Formats: sequence, structure tokens, C-alpha cells
Amino acid sequence: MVNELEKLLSKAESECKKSGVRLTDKRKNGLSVLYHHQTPMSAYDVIERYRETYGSTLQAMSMYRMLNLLVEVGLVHKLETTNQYLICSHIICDHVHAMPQFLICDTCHSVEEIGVASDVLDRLRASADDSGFVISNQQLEIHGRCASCSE
Amino acid sequence: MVNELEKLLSKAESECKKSGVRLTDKRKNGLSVLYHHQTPMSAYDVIERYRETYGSTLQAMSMYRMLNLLVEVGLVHKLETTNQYLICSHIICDHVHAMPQFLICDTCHSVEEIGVASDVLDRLRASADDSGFVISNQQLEIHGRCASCSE
DNA sequence: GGCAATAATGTTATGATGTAACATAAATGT
DNA sequence: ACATTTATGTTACATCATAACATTATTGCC
Repeated sequence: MVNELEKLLSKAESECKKSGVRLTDKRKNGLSVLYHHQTPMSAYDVIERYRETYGSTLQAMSMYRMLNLLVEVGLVHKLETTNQYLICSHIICDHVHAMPQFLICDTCHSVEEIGVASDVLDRLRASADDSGFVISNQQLEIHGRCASCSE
Repeated sequence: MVNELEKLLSKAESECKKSGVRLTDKRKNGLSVLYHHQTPMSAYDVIERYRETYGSTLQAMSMYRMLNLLVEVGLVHKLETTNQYLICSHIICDHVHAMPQFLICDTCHSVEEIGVASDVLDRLRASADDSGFVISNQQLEIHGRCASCSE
């Protein structure tokens, strides 16, 4: 079996191509940092981890630029409720992705990414529609306690 | 008909009593500022408006303390996706409040507060439960375009 | 290859959001 | 009246994020 990270980077390559941007070494490294970290990271966390791993210090501006780009391309998610970034856990799969939903454990800070169940989404759209409100493509961030923390 | 703000403040009074905190003049004034503003405000927005209205300058620390307390008591909501505060639009009603859901217009920044439809909530809990995840009491923040902005 | 156009990154400064820690003042209960 | 609790003041700082402009790298085209 091929190294998962390589697979991820190769998928990243094609996603970047699709969006007409380059997957530079720095961006690859940034992705790797997020890939190897098991919980979401703040931009400054990524800067620090990047420096430890690759020996080069990125300015905050550069990091935010990189992260925002990776989010736009769809390789990385940003949790708006915690100001943190995490790699998309479904980069490698081939199916079309539903609206992402994050189960964020407020105890251990782990995050599970699932797709919003289609019936939930339908209901949400319907209830928003009662107000004439059009839901944009976005994500749901649900806080609580993960399985092991709620034992 | 009684002034709506007065009604709100009287309800606020009883909510504070319930929680064992005092509804001081500063807190009343803070609530009034939020009440008179039609869109959500950052803490610093409230500080500025407070100063304009009441002629006294609160430090950031004081304002955050006040706002956090009003959120705890249930008189004010905080939008975690935008770091803004808004008065609970259902303070005055007497029924038990469902989990709040905010329809946040990314164009005009207006916010409509509704209750999460109970079937949506049930489905959300069920899908989270598949992972053994327990949803805490919280709120949904849905971004998109309001009726008038999507015409 | 030369060279213009575009994309990416560097650099500096600053704005925006939020809290820790400790001091003082005001209200409350007995 | 006075001890306790609650609220507020004050200072300093941590954290999150971007504007504006300069430089470097890559690409497309002749």
C-alpha cells in the first residue's frame, strides 16, 4: 500500500491544478504539518510546528495566506468557532463531498468530520426557507463530548 | 402598551435574580445598547456605542465580563462564527426556548434568530450519536443570504 | 532564450479580539 | 458595623488576522 501522505499530496496536486494554483513546497509542508497533527491547529500552532519540522520560520501573514488558499482549494477546513485549521479528512476519497459537519469535543479537542446527513440538510434548508433565507455552502460545527470523553 | 425596552429590562431583572446576579446599571445600559442596535456587535462596538450613549468609557475587560455574564444568564447570544453579540430576541416571551439557530446574512449582516426545528435537532443528535458523540447545549449558526439580499 | 505577465512569498506595521492577575468599590447578610 | 460576596477598575499582555508594499519565482508567448 502506498504511503497515505503521498496519496494525499498527489490528490492535493490535482486539486490545486483544478483551481489553477500551484502546490508549492511550502504548501506541501503546511499540508504535511496539518496531516501529522491529530487535532485542529491555530495558524500560530502551524507556524511553530512548521519551524520545528522544516527549520524555517514563516511570518503570520504568509501562514494565513497559505491556510486561506488551502481552505479555498478544499484541502483544509477552518473551524470558525475556534479559529483553527485541520486537514480535510476526505481528501483522498473520490465521491462528491456533502456539506461537512464537525463534531468538536470540548474536552479533548478532537474533531470528527462527517457529512451532514441529507435529511438534516433538507430540513435545515426548509426551515431557513420559511424566512426566505438561502443557506450558502458552508459547514456545521457541533460542540459537545466525544465518545471516550463522555464515558 | 408598555415600552418594550422596559418590559425587556424587567424580564432581565427576573432572569438575573434567578441566576443570583445583579442587574446593575452598567449591565442595563449594555443591554440597552444591544437592544437598540439592529445587527450584532463586537465587544468593541458595544464599548464605543456605550461611550457615545452614556458618556463613560468601559475597558475591554469590563465589557467582556459584562457580555459573558449576560450570555450566561441567557439575555444575550454570542455568535461564535463572527465574534459578535446580540440581544436574545426571545427574552420577553414566556415559553421555554429551543436551541437557538441564527440565520446570518453575509451580505447585510442582519441576523434572524429562530429555534432549531425539533426534527432537525433529533436528526442531528442521532447522527452524532452514531459516533458516540454527545451534543452539548449550544446553537447553530447558519450563513447565507437573507430574503431581501437574495432577491 | 528573452521578456512580460502572473503567482507566490517576504517584510513591516498594525488592527482586532480576548484574558490573566491583582486592586478597589459597592451591595448584602447577620 | 463589619465580614463576605459581587461587581468593577486597571494594567499588561496573549492571541488572531490583515493592509500595504517589495521582492522573487514561474509561466506563457514570441
